[in-house]
Amino acid sequence: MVGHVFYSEAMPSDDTFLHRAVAVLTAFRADDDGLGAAELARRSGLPRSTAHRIALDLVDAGLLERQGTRVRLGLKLFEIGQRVPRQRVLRDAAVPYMSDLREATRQTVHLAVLEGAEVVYVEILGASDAPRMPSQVGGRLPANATGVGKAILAFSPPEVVQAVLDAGLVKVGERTVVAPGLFTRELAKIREEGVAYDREESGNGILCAASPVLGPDGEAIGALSVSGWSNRMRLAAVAPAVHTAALTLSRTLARR
Amino acid sequence: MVGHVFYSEAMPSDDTFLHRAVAVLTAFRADDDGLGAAELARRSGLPRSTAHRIALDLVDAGLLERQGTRVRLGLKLFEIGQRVPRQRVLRDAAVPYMSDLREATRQTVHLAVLEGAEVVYVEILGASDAPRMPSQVGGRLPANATGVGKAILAFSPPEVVQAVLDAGLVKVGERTVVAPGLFTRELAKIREEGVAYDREESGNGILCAASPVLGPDGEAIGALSVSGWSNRMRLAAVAPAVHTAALTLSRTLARR
DNA sequence: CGCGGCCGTCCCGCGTGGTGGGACACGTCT
DNA sequence: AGACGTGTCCCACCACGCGGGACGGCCGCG
Repeated sequence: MVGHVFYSEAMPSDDTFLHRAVAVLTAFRADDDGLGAAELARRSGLPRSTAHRIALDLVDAGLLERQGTRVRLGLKLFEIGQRVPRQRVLRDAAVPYMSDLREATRQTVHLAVLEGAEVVYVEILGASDAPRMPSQVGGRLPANATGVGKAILAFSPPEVVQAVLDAGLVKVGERTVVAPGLFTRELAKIREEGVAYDREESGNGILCAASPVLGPDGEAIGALSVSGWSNRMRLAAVAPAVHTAALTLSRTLARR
Repeated sequence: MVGHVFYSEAMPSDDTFLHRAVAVLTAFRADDDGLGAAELARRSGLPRSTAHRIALDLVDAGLLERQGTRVRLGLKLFEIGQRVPRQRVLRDAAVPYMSDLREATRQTVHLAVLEGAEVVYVEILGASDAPRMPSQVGGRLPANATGVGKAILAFSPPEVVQAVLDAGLVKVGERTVVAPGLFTRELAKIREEGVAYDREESGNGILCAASPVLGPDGEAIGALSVSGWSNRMRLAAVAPAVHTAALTLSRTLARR
């Protein structure tokens, strides 16, 4: 008899067909338009031949589109992505309030959810004179380095927070908080106030006030934030607005 | 010698692994949150066992999320969907102009692209007193029954238009144009004016004026539209605004 | 001009992993 | 209790994915 196979602790075994296909899909960055077979193989870590064949399979399945010899993400992926419930129900309910928030504060408004140790931006309403921010719709940023991330974590179960701490607090900017003790204490304060602040922790010259969108059980399902130039925006002025909008949104969602 | 295999006209052969996986992914509708294995099998037309295993594979690949015994579309699909170039470059460039268009007309503004014989909505900015419309971001509607669809088709190669005619003009509302001759004549008029109209053809009581977003080669890559209640909006008043915005957007995109 | 490097594409024998009918447990309604 | 729908798992069979390698085309460089 051969020895036991060790199913020890979620061995990735990332060599199934689907994992490879997803590796090809995620090889595309936000700003590149068409990739060749070789580039695909390089980014996905797959053999040339395999990457090429999988790309053709994905084209056949309608997930990728051919443009000459290159290949790019297909519109079907956008369609499917818009049906994802985690973002759709939240976004649809939030957009009107986000719009009001932008009009009242004249600043950029963000809506994000937590995924692992990072936040994923679901919607962004930009202000006319907004600074260049690192956030993008559908993009990720470390939760500990953003206002929305801290707002969500402050109202998340301990396991979730612990997972973020275990993953390590990522340093994004000069002032990003990376000390676990300091970070945990900040979360406690956010839990009392209902508002999280980001004072140039994710980008130079950018301030941000965020507040969690709470589900019926009191746990955060996302967060709203307002951010802008540090010399043109007073946190004390926008914080109550964000807090109010988040509370109203939470109540709206609870009403089904 | 065995007989020739006929590769006649794209034999679907939709029983490859990826086709099945995509069938599972597309089994999800816009408004349902979590599906069970049996429901998945029913909608995708796959055997129970197979649908269940593929769903688990998709969960393992991170494309689907488990919630108890049910399964739903995962956030990763949203992230990937936001990177699709066909919508991203167009949307990013269009949003500011769409915002101005809404402010100037106080009506709902649409941005869509063509896919086969249907339009896919890329972005929608709703007005405060907007009627309920059949359009959804990421949703599809027959191209011949919408203002944006007609605007795009009027500036598309003949093969594309022919494909739509061959597929058959779908009747959505009472007044949808389904006669091929009449439709072709309407496209010619749109080509002259630069603006397409939808007078209650896609929904009762709803008017719409649309104009194409043109690429450097003069072909439409999408369309903008303004729509609202037939008794509160004058087409003659909004048409020039839509036309202007579309021309400006086209020029912006051409400037790289 | 010849060369070498990089690219897209395809072939084909090997063997792994997908296949799906069926079995089983569980919950619910009649 | 019985009938039904459901989620989950098993397992022998064999199709299909695998990837090293080959081929031709394209470029830039010496």
